[in-house]
Amino acid sequence: MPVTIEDLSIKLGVARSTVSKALNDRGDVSPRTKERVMQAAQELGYQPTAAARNLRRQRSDKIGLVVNYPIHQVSDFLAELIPGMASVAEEAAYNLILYTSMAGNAKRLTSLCRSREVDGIIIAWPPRLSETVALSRLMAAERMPHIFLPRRLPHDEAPYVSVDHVQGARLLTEHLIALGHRRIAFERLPEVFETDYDRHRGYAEALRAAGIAYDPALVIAAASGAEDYETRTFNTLMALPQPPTAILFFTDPVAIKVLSLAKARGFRIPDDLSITGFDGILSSGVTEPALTTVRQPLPEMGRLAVESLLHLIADETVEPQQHSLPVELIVRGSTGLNVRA
Amino acid sequence: MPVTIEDLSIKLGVARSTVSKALNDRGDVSPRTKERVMQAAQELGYQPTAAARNLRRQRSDKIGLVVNYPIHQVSDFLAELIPGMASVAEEAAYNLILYTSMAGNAKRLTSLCRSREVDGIIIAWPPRLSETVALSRLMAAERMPHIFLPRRLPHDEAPYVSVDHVQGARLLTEHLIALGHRRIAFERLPEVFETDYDRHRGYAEALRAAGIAYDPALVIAAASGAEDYETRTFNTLMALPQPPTAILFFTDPVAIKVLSLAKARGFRIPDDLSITGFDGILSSGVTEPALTTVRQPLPEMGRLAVESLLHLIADETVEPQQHSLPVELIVRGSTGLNVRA
DNA sequence: CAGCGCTACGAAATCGATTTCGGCGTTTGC
DNA sequence: GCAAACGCCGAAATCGATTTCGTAGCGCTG
Repeated sequence: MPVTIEDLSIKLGVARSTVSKALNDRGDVSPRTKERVMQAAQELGYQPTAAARNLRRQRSDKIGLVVNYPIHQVSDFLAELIPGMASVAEEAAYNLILYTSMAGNAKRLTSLCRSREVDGIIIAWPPRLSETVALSRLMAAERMPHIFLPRRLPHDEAPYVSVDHVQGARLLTEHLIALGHRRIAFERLPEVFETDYDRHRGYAEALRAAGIAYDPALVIAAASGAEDYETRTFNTLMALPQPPTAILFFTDPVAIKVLSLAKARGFRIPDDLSITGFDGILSSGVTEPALTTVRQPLPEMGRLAVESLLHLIADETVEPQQHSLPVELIVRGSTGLNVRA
Repeated sequence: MPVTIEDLSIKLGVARSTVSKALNDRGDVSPRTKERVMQAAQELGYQPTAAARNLRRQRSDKIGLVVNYPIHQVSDFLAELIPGMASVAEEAAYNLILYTSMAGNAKRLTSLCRSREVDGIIIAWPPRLSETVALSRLMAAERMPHIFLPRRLPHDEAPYVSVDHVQGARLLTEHLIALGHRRIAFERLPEVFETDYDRHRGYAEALRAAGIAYDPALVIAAASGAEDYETRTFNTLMALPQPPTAILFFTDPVAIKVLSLAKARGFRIPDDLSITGFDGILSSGVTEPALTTVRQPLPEMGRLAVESLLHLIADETVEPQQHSLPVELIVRGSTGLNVRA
């Protein structure tokens, strides 16, 4: 029903190929003919059919955003990532296709690659390291440009955009040390992610630089799935013979929950306990007191991921794209002088 | 390079058509042949090329989400809308394509329709009423199924998913009246949206039902673009000869800003002033005190929008899809008894 | 005037799938 | 035992664009 290139060619009495060449500014077409074609296309409201174009050109001008995590658990991040991605993509005349519900397993990714419905793939929250490297190999074998986000990958070839988690944890720890804290608890992930490794390193290095002994009792594993695990974490730490005077939580939402929990238990924040988060989500700014945290530059990360991916799409020989962006320490009311020092 | 249906047909010594029919369970294929085809497809890792399939079948199995608003201003909402949409779409084997940066003007929408790269369109935050109706007509002329979100449209044909804003404003107002408030300020949008009209009606009806006179001085227009307009709004209201004892703000973010502003000025919330928001974003739950607000069921709205759109795609004769969902009053600490009564 | 080069265009192949239609061989019905 | 019906498969058309390649027509040169 819609206008095709053939309709145009008939109306003008020229060949389909001529019309196509005129519209795409390719091949030999006289200025006069080109003008006529343009005119007719305008009049009839011609718009090329995407599928036909994609089939012939072997590209789709779309990039896939594969969200490999329960989406409602990362929607806060997506909300800030997507605008950055969308704006860069839009500018390059690309669109974003969303793939959710754990679309990151090998089988589904292979299908996605082979169907060629996207020209490149951004994998958000890839699985643990070994699997991620396998996925990267798989996609490389399918010659599908791809980039991981927001996790650093020590593997040489796998391209990623992440932030400097070492620096983030170090900044927070140094901040607390400067406030006089010596017993600083640190929440870490039980799973093997470079993110966790890096943050732990930043924490440990800051302690060492300040001559503070590393106490394993203060390092506690997050059980992020478990029911009400924030309460248990808090209880465990505060029941120690020498409880911490400050706690570094792995993410803002957890820190926020513990913040309100602690207040409900009668703790004064930050006088009795300093608390920090990580990520810098919007909610962290409106708690009472507001949360000291480290901001991940999510919009920039989104932009950079798409930019890098576009490079990979345009040029297969481009060097591997591996970026760790700096983070920003945001000091707010949830941290204060250690009055028990 | 990837495996095509022809590769399969050669390997098996059958016609391409037979392979296609076997894979799609269509037409006459003997069980034995079908089995062989399936087997070979498995082995070679065959995956149909999306573009070829779309071209022939004249459908893309994708739906477009057109965000017709500066995306960073609505990312909070998107974060909750998208998961609902994605899950329903996924289940029906559809994918979501994101179109941003004000993709909702007539020209770009027409292109999108004619390119047939999506089977249906969800327009989020459509423009003002008259333009929206025009857009709806335009898309109907292109036979493109579509649905608007999250705004009610009084036009018979235009399908939408929204919430009952009348009820939302009424619930908030009644809640405040029950707490003894008589001077209740109301923030409204200067632009002509049904959303605003409905909320204002809910507010006015609640007042009337309680026998409270409607005071135009208490109804103030939001200047949502302006710099620091929250401060001006607040100043204006509190400078009245008889200032309000409660304020209904149009959105949570504004209410949250005013909340912290008021506290900074020495107001005790809710004793000196009750404040409510609208929408129920995540941040509204962590302020001190937490915000009384009305929750829009965003995930449900997202789900419903996609479901309705799928109906429209499947069956052109289905009745127009117009849904207004109920909202939920969330009473929290930012509202309290009117102690000045 | 033969031959060359250049411009502008068209015919046809191509991308990779689906669908229609016709035909062959076998089974069924009477 | 013969015709009608059926099961199974393949050839070819089709979706709508892009791209390659060939050639007609023209002007120019030697």
